[in-house]
Amino acid sequence: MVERTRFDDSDCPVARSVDAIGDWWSLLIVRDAFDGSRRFGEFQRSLGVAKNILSARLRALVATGVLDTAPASDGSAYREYVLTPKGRALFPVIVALRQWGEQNLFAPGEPHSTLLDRHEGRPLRPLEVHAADGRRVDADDTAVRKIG
Amino acid sequence: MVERTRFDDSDCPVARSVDAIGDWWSLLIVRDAFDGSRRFGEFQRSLGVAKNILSARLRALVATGVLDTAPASDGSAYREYVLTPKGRALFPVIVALRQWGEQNLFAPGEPHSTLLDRHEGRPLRPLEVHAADGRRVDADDTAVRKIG
DNA sequence: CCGTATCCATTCCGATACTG
DNA sequence: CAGTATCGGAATGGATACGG
Repeated sequence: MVERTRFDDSDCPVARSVDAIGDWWSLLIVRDAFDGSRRFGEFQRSLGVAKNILSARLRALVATGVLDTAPASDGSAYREYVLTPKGRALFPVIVALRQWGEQNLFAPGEPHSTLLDRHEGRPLRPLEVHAADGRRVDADDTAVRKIG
Repeated sequence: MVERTRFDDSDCPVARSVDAIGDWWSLLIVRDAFDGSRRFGEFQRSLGVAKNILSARLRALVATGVLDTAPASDGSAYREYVLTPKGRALFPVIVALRQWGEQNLFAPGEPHSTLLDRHEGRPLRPLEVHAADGRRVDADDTAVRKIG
C-alpha cells in the first residue's frame, strides 16, 4: 500500500508544521480567519472552494487544534469557526508569507491587499529574525543542530 | 477540463506566495537549502522523496526564481541548487513555521532539531510582528485593506 | 443557510528501470 | 552521482445532489 509521506513524527519542526497544517487550502482558511471570517459560507465565498473540501479542511483544522467551533454569535443554529491560541500563534507565519509575496510576486505598482496596523493605518514593519541577545541575524548566521 | 485552482493572479499576497512555492515538498527543499543542502542527492537523502518528484520540484523552484543552478563547486560535472535572493527572503517564513512547530507540535521535553545562532550557539528569539512605529502588534491590532 | 454524500476526472506520488 | 521516463495505484478536489 502506498501512502503519502507524512511528517508528523519528524524531528524537524518545520516538517511537523507542514504536516499539521495539511495543505494550502488550510493555510488560506487560517488567513481568512485572521481576516475575520467565521462562518462556513464566508470561507466558501472567499476561497471559492468546493464545499466538501472546505468541510474536510475545517474538520481537520479543528482536529489539530488550530480552529475551534462555537455557537453562532448571531443566534442562528449554526457554528462558527474561531482560531484557538494555537491557531493565533500562526500569525507570524501568515505575515511572513504575506510580506514575501508583496515583495517578490507583484510588479511594481501592482495593487494588492495589505495588512495594516489598526492604530496607525500603516503597513507593518517587515519581519526580522533576531538572536537571543537581540542582534539581527539572517540565514548565514544560523545553523541547525541535529538531534540523535 | 478540471484544473487545480490557481492563486497566481490573486490580489492577496498570501495566496500568491502559496501558489509560487507550489507544495510542501518545495518548502522542505527550501528548508534544506537554508540548512546547507546544495546537491540533488543531498536533498533526496534528506527528504526521502522520489527522484522524479524532486526533479520536478527543483525545476519549478528554479523557474519561479527561488533557486538557481550553478556549476558544482567540487568540480564535478553536476549542478548545485542555490537560493537566490528571492529564495533567501523566505527565511522568516521558515523560521516562523519552525517556531510554531516547536511551540505547538512537540510534547514537553520531546527532542527536535533546533535553529541556533552561530555566534552565541543559542536558539533564536521568537518572531514578533511590529507596526511601522515599532510597537508590537498581534492579529487583533491589524486589518486587511482590500483593494478594488 | 450549513453542511454531508457521492461521483468521477485529474493529478500526484512512489517505485523502478534506465541513461550519461 | 545526477537525473529522466514510465507506470499504476491512491488520493485529491470539483461538481452536484441531497438533507438538516
